[in-house]
Amino acid sequence: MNLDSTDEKILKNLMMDARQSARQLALKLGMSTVTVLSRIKKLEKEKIIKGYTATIDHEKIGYSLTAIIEIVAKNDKIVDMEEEISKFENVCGVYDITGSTDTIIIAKFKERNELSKFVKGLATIPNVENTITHVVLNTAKEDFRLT
Amino acid sequence: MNLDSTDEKILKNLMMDARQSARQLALKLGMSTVTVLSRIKKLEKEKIIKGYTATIDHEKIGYSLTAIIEIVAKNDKIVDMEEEISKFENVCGVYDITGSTDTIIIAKFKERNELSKFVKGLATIPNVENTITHVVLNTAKEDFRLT
DNA sequence: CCTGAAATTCGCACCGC
DNA sequence: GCGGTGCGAATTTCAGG
Repeated sequence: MNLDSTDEKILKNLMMDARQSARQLALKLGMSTVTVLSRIKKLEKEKIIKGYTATIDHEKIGYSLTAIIEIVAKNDKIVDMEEEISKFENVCGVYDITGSTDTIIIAKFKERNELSKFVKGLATIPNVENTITHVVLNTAKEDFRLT
Repeated sequence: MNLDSTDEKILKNLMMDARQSARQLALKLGMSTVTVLSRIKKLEKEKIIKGYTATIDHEKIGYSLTAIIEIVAKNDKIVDMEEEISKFENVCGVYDITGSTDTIIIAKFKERNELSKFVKGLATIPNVENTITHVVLNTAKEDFRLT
């Protein structure tokens, strides 16, 4: 599916502020409410818009610890392993990558010992051969909106 | 600032669907519209809610290539370097980490040669000593909502 | 923190371009 | 396919308790 410039403008605006009405958006973009609304519906239907979420300041609600963990797998059923890891609520990202390790994950925790428990828990998952944990000292950017 | 269970419920629900009215939310949670609305306003004011965004299917709009890039820095002014890197629109995450490399970044691209150009561009940034690029073969999870 | 009513705003359908 | 108008419904806001 390809988007025209109208779709792109709408997407861009909804990424900046998902809580604005079709009317407001139409006003801003200089087109009719109907057009904006029907485009949004179309984008939702085609699952280009997957949903709308509030962006939370993780640190302010207590998630002060971010970790990036590399995983070396025993060489079969990596997909199953990744699915298993994805189930954890602390886990924000799970990527299957090229290079010397197989999988890299990003996870967030409130306490140091939660991270500790988590890493120990990883070792019990089938196919996890080895893990390398990196603690994030500073997050310079974390914004998955793409314009 | 600490949240009570009402705040948490509201946050959780807004993370699931940012485009629902305070009234709907109040109905679901069994409290009044006014209460919900004033809590939301409070959470916005305290910047616990940083904003509201539409979640987009990156692959469907053409970002089919994700890369994770490790960076080794010359050992001063890492912060400046990270700020510089954060400016790129393709860059979704920039993390300062412990371990053998200094910084790890996540970036998304539409084309293979965009990635290529990007990595070459990195080398020209002051303080970038060396980069290691991992191509993401599969994204098992990418969801930075924390309950 | 809730109730209730006022005032605003919204979404959608209809119609014309 | 896009835009304008209008109406019923839904939403926020403002009182008072």
